Amino acid sequence: MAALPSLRQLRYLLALAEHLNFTRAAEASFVSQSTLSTGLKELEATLGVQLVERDKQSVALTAVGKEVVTRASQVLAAAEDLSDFASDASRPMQGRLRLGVIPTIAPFVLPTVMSLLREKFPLLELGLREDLTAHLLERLRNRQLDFALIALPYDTPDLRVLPLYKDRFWLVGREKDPAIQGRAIQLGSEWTERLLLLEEGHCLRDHALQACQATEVASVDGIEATSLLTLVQMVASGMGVALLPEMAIKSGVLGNLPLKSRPLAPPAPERTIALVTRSTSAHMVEFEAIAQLISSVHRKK
Amino acid sequence: MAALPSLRQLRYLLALAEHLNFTRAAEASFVSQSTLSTGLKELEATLGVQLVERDKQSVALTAVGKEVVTRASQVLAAAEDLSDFASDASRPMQGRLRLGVIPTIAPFVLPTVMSLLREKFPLLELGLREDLTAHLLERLRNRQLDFALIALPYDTPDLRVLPLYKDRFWLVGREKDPAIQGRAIQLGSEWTERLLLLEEGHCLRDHALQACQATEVASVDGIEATSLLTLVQMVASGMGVALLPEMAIKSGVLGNLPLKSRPLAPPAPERTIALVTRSTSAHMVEFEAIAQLISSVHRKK
DNA sequence: TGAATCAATCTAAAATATCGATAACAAAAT
DNA sequence: ATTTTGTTATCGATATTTTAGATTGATTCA
Repeated sequence: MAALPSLRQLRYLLALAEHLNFTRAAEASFVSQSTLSTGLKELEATLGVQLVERDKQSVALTAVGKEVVTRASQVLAAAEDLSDFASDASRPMQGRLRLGVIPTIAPFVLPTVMSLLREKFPLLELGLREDLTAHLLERLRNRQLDFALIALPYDTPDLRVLPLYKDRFWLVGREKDPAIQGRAIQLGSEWTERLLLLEEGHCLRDHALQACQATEVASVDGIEATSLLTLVQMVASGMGVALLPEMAIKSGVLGNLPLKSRPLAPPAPERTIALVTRSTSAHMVEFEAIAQLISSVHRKK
Repeated sequence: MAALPSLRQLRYLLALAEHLNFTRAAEASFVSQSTLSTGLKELEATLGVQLVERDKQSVALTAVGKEVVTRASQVLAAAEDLSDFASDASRPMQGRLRLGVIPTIAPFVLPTVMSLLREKFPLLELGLREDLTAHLLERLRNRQLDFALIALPYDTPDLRVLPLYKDRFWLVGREKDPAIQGRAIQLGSEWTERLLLLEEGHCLRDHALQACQATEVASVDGIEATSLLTLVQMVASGMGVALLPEMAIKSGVLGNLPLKSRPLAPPAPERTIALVTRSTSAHMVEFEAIAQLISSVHRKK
């Protein structure tokens, strides 16, 4: 069998793939250019394939090289996770962890959860990041985040997903809006046509569309909200109705505006709140503990 | 950040985990005992955790050590897949690959598929193994197999599963058996009670039970068949009826015995034939090609 | 007590990685 | 044309890491 490449060589390859320039890749790896150059040559020799095209001026990866790059980053991530796991193992629930949360969950869940976490695990320092699901998951894969709190359904290949609980959608409109009367709202064109949405990229937008069994909605004047708060304001000013997650309404996002909210008739559309991490994450203990805590906060409400 | 362990050190750890003896682990790794000993000490130093208990006479892994072992084998498997991929990339559809097939598929699919494969890819050498699903999947994970042809539903976490086609179950009984008359058979106690099964371990057994919405069947005198052929013989000798996959019947497994087979009424119970591999496998090109070929053979029949 | 087994350690050697300097080459600037 | 700039490959010297073999020390077993 062919000899294995060394992790160092794989790192050189990743650096080169990023910079596409031997000199700068070497700087980024804190070695000399000659070191990186020979290291890469050695890697190609052990693998028996050309990974880099250095023909003309520019450096480019071959097709095989690109695949090897993705595989190399997986190998390195797993190795780093192993190392992190080991150094974490002796003292769990300590140290710095980075949690990402999507904007349509963060304001309703984080306040309680964070203070409880600080109380239960005082040695745990949680860095927070609020961003769209796609960005969070990318950072998760890059090891720039440890966990992410997102809403399903969402395509999450090769990540560890732990569903926590369901969050139903409620219809929100002005108090006198005829669409909002009655105990449980039926799907119907009299309000789905006036549905206001968050701007592109928010998973809440897609979930709301899915709930209406539509892929597109004639947006009022093409205006879309950039946050749940703006969305509520738009409803209040009579531009239409909106589907809001139950957790937002229960948290009083409607304030004392002249708005009314009603649950939808079964099958009530819903999203599933879930905690996600890399499947090789070093922090499974913390992952389970935080998931546990978020679930328990929800049950108590 | 802590330094990464080297792949060599991780291999030493795996060898030690297997042999639980430094001397023998060193032999298996083709290095001296001192090398393995210092290598392991170095690994513990870089990880900052004790992995091995050498207190008394015996060697044992710590709890952390065990987890590190599983992670290490994942890292190494990914690295080996990377290396295999690279050496395979320049010349796909060549060389030695190992395919596992379950006994209730092999005799009906392999003859045609193998001869076609030999014809289309003469440089591909396929080693075969016939075994129960559980054993095949274990070997897949150990890298002792490259692909496995199995029947779903089956729990296959962290494997790449490519469903190929459905295979319906037919009821087989003696020609004059009242249960076997009529065009499409209904589920009913008059024959589910006399259902003959393969012995424990065969997925076909579980699928048949599932089809009858039962978890157990009063087996006739506790006798169970060890292969489809014995199962057919048992039916022929009047011990009961059996559910056989369509592919077996179409292949003439009933021979010229005085037996009759009938499809079941919708929703007809079925299994799904699928090709499986490690998700990091180096042989995705071959995987797709073989899957393609097996599917096309089925369509032509 | 003495032999046997086993892991740790020490030392010298072999193998490997690294660096700095330089070569070789192409493009851009003069 | 010639020089300058920016690039990667290569060479030789040095530093680091890995390894094997011999030895030690501890433990078990007869």
